[in-house]
Amino acid sequence: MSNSKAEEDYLKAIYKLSKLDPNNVSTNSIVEILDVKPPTVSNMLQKLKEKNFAQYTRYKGVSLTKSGEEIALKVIRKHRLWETFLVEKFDFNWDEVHVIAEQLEHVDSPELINRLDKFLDFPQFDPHGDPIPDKNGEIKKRYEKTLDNVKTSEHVLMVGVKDHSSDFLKYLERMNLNLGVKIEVVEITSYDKSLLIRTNQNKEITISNQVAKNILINSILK
Amino acid sequence: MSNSKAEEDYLKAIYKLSKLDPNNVSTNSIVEILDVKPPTVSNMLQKLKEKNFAQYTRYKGVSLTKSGEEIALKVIRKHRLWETFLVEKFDFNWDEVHVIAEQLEHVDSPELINRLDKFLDFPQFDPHGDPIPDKNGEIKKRYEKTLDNVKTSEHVLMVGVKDHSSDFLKYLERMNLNLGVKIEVVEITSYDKSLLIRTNQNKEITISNQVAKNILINSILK
DNA sequence: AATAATTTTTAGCCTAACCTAAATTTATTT
DNA sequence: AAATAAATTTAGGTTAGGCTAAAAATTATT
Repeated sequence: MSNSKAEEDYLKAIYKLSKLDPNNVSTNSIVEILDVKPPTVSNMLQKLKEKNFAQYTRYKGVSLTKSGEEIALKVIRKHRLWETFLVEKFDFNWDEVHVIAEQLEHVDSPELINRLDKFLDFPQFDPHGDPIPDKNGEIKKRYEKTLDNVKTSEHVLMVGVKDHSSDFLKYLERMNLNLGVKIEVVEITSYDKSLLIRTNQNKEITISNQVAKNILINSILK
Repeated sequence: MSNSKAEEDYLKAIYKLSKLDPNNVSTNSIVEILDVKPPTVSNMLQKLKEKNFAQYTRYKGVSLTKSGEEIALKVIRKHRLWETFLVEKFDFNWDEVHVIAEQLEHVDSPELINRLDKFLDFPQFDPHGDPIPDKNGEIKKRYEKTLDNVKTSEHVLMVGVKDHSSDFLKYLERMNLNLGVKIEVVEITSYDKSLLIRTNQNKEITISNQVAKNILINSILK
């Protein structure tokens, strides 16, 4: 039997929280992600435990079992493939696809996903730079450095975002900060840690430290 | 608010039954389509009535209101567009797409459907020859003649199927009977009304009356 | 170390969408 | 026109996945 939308949402949430802090996936942290009340989460955690998708002892937090993680990775794979599809084939903007992919990710048809993967020519990253798990659930580990950790005069490449909110993505779009853009950090304001940067379109712009914290970058070998 | 999967399934079922016989959509006929028990249907019909999606008086059958029909047509539009997409872009066979489209049809995003429609270049018919309702719910009325009503030596064009079961579709595929094939009725066996037909690939084959009844055709002007 | 605050769980309720068993209405035979 | 059969509805129950209010456990503060 296949899993319910609710189950899949919980497994995905636990997976993502585990990546941030493996030993501290609390009931409340799930509450915030899924926008439900604490008793609802407690309840579901019991069920996930019974189904052997999670390890869980009351008051002590939760973690995924191998089979729970497998399901989570399948859902994430579907989500990211659909997002890629929507941007590349249907010309959606990168801030519009999340909501739609949240629905498409629950469609259950392994063959559909194989064909989708092939249709997109087996993409490695989605429109936000997040790695797409392959058919076996293998997921590329990224070098996770953010723009706020770059020193003056360093040159880097924008490869992803941490904040996936529509507001943030729209802001980046307006600023012409898209994946693949080369960035040179010209100056860091000591007062508020805001950054003056120059992009490869030769534009100089100032961004807050808050924004820099949410931009994932790779160093460029010069 | 958007409608539940269950509601959409009932509205679609009632819509399809209405096309067969507008004054006789009974509880039991819905039972057969949706594979649920009679009390479940009775119950849902009450709810659809309360929501003004259906007209319904107990023991007397059901019909859709304008708004119920609108929803049904939207779901059918989505279903048929996704089927077209799966066959044309993902190379699925026409007998494989129904099950997947049953899930995709419930994804709620008008803009997604607009883009899908455009991506497919605004198709008028799905892979089984069924007409696709347009954005406004307008649906082409087809000339609904079946192959069992054709006289000897008449030439016709195969334009659709009535039976959408995987078994039937696979059978047609094996026989090379696809949409667009030209058919000449060579002989009709008086004993069992089976048909000897010649296709435009110059193949002569015999098909049962049962099969002929499920093949939709257009006359060809000679 | 005791108290207060926070987090989490338990207890008990709700709704959607299913079910079975029994009652009712309609349709069909005799 | 009764009697029987078939279709449909009502009554009452179940499960998944939510909720609120209250209790219990953990963590933080004095």
